[in-house]
Amino acid sequence: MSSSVASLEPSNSFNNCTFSFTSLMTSPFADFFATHDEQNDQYNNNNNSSSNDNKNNWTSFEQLVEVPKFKSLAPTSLSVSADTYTAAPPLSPSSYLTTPRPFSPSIFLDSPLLNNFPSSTLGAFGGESFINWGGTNHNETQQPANKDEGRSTNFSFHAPNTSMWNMEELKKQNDMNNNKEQPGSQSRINRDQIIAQEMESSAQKNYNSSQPQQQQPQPVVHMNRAQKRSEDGYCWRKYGQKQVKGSENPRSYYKCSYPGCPTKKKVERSPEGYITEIVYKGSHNHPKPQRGRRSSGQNGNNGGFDGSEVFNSSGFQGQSEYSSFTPETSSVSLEDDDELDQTSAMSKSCKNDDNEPEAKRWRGENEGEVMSGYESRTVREPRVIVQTTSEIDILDDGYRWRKYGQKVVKGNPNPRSYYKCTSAGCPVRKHIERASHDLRAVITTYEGKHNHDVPAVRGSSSYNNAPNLIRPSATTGPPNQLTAPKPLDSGGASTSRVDTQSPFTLQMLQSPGSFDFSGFGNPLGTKEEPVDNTFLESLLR
DNA sequence: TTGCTTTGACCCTGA
DNA sequence: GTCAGGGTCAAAGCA
Repeated sequence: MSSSVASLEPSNSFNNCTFSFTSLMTSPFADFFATHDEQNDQYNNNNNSSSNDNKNNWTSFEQLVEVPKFKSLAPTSLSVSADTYTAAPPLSPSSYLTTPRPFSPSIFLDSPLLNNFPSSTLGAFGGESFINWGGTNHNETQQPANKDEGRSTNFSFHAPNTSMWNMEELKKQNDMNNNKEQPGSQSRINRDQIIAQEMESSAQKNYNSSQPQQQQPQPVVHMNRAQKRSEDGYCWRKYGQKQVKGSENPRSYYKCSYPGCPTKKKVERSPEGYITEIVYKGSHNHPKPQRGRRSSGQNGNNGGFDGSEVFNSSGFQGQSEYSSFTPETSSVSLEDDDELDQTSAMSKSCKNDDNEPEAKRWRGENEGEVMSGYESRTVREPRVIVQTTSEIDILDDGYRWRKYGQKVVKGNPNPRSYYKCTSAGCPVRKHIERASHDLRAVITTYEGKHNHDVPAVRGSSSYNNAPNLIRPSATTGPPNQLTAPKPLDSGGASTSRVDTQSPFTLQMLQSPGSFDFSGFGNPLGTKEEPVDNTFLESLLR
């Protein structure tokens, strides 16, 4: 199975950074982050009263959003404690995105990235340039009057000095890229960098604003640690790598290093280093390693709070490292760093004790990247990964599909629908099946890459404008965390289906212990809203 | 010295 | 039965 990277297609050079997507501000996406953030940061006093209407659509959002993580972060001058970021729960589980440090939704919250997040897709990144660097147009004008909502949707961005520093570097890098890269890849890199910078600067901002002044100075070593500590909470050991035929992406095989745990995962990575696919196999038969205690013990800044405890879902392995945005298809997740962080870094974190020197603890393949200043920054690239999607999304992901088969596969009594992309010459196929253990969960697997643009859909002229900038490539969700994501409600996108979705995960349903939603406090005031089975069945028929 | 990654070879499964 | 390809093993290398 191959997968295409849902690239954050760019367009304009980031020098022309102006956010073109603003609907996010009122989208469930924003609510999601805001809500979670509220519950886990200094804004705890706020309630979730706002935007509840949409929140239930985002119960599993964190599973879909892969938060970009940074393999390398701020310049060393930016002394941020890794643990700082654990103060706020990392987002997502999706495992696939490992941030060297646990990601706090608040980071995203204040990021222009989010601020201007294109409503329903990550495509935002690609639509237009998306950052108004310190310009007058940052979305402050969109700040809601309501305080709660303000927290939820007010992502006014104030580029800190560090960000400006990064800007210079980014511009240099951009210039370099302009000279030697294809527009697409170049833009992606730029965007990624910008995202990284934004995330970073936002994180810094959050950190500075939430930490007592005397605690602000943090040893750089913490920074590194943070960078490395993007784990999904589990320990993985790589046991193989192989070049899969038909795909240029090497596939890595990982096993959960917990004794007796049968869980495995395989990760495909593009030559550029983007993770294009992650497939989980099996379920963890053990609790997630308790890493939070170490963090709190060592740093204490987070008061012992370990984001993973709240946001982690064992299935998706995800801490915040892999949060996936789900754009239009809900099957795409933005991912950032690599599996490297998740694997090597994680495994290291798993084995290391609290007293081990950071340098030693995190030595390894990422070390150079982390320590080498700007260069390392270029390594950190948000990625897009595809997760499971709901049937609705899958069948309405913008492409046109023709059903060509159906069969019951071993291990799942539910029939698997097989679809081909109807575009002439397009090799992409996908199959959809309901999870055997939960009919509301749908597993979708994409094979191949679309060799064409997304066709215009249902008279939605804007459909192509934003939502489809990111396309699913290969998808296979963690077996124990199937998601029925909900598309972001973006203007122009088919919003009619937004409300039909019922975000959830099997994990949520089956492993309450492993996916502690208390952290979210059922943040969205979620009420389970079963997928319309009749409709789904008709789709599968 | 320990533990993880790398990598070539072998095994298994399905077409 | 054969073959192709994916998955796993295990020795060697590396940090």
